[in-house]
Amino acid sequence: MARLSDIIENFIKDMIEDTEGEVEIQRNELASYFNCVPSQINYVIATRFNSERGYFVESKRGGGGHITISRMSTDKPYDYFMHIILSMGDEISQHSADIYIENFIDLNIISDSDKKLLKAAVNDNSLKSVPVFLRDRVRADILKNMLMKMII
Amino acid sequence: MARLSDIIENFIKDMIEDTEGEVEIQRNELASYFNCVPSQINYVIATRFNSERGYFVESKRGGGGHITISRMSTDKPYDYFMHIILSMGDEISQHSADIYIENFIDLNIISDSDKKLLKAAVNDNSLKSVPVFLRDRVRADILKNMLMKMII
DNA sequence: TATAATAAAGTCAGAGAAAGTCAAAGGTGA
DNA sequence: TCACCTTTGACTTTCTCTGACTTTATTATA
Repeated sequence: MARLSDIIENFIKDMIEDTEGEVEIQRNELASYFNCVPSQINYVIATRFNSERGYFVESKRGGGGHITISRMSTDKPYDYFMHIILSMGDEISQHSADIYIENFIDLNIISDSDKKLLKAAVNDNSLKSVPVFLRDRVRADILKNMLMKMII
Repeated sequence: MARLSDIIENFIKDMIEDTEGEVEIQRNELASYFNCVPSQINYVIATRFNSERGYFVESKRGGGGHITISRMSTDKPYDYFMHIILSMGDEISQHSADIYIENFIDLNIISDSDKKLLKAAVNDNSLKSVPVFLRDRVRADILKNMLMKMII
């Protein structure tokens, strides 16, 4: 039998479908619609609409607060990027980051201005305050995170 | 949805747009136009038209008092960027980085894909391996470094 | 010319509105 | 049975709105 979380998940997915990839919800409103506690909405979002599943979530608290869920596009570059990202190790040197980036340029899947930003973000100057033994790990995190966001 | 503060924000922004970068308002008059207490105007100004967002505010009390809001000039992106970069502290929270970035979008001086990359580079997910006490410093380094590279 | 009245804008703390967190309790399937 | 979901609710954080009180500038009056 379908759990409430599954029902809410499908409800949100239908909304996203109807609105071409992005939907804005009111947490409390949705919770009262489904007769559950508001935090269950957070649970559904955390488990079903996270970035591993190809969604991107933003929110705002306070009066007029809301939660916005958007789905990443699912055309070719998505699969390719995902493949590359998943194949990257947990640590990347500046040199090998540059190689990855140049490669994306060669393959025409990123623009020149993307390249500038990617390189700037992961060079040693950006990471000068990070202890050396951690640098390659942080560099990998940043690079992967940026690539992930490029495909949204 | 859009709260009164958002509506007032847009109203003022439209005025600034119409008058090429500077507008003079009467606090009480505006408040009565929007049917709110005068201090709400201060709230909107404090949260939406501060210098982090590229605005400059002056005012005068007493008879004939008024508030003048001016937008920093973006005619010369180089100067504008330099100004913002130099005004940034050595440590920047994720929230405040987002505000800077949103402002660049508002003022049309970065593209949407730049925004995505900037945000991705400096969010806490990218910096999850950096010890918390260092995070805001690293974030500032990355953001400044990326912005610097954008104007070269 | 002092002084009082009036006309602004500023400050700040508290109430209200919404989302976030987290750990404990409750189910479920292999 | 036991590990792994789900569900719940108390507590926290963030954002917005309000109103009483303060400060400053101008104008009218003695």
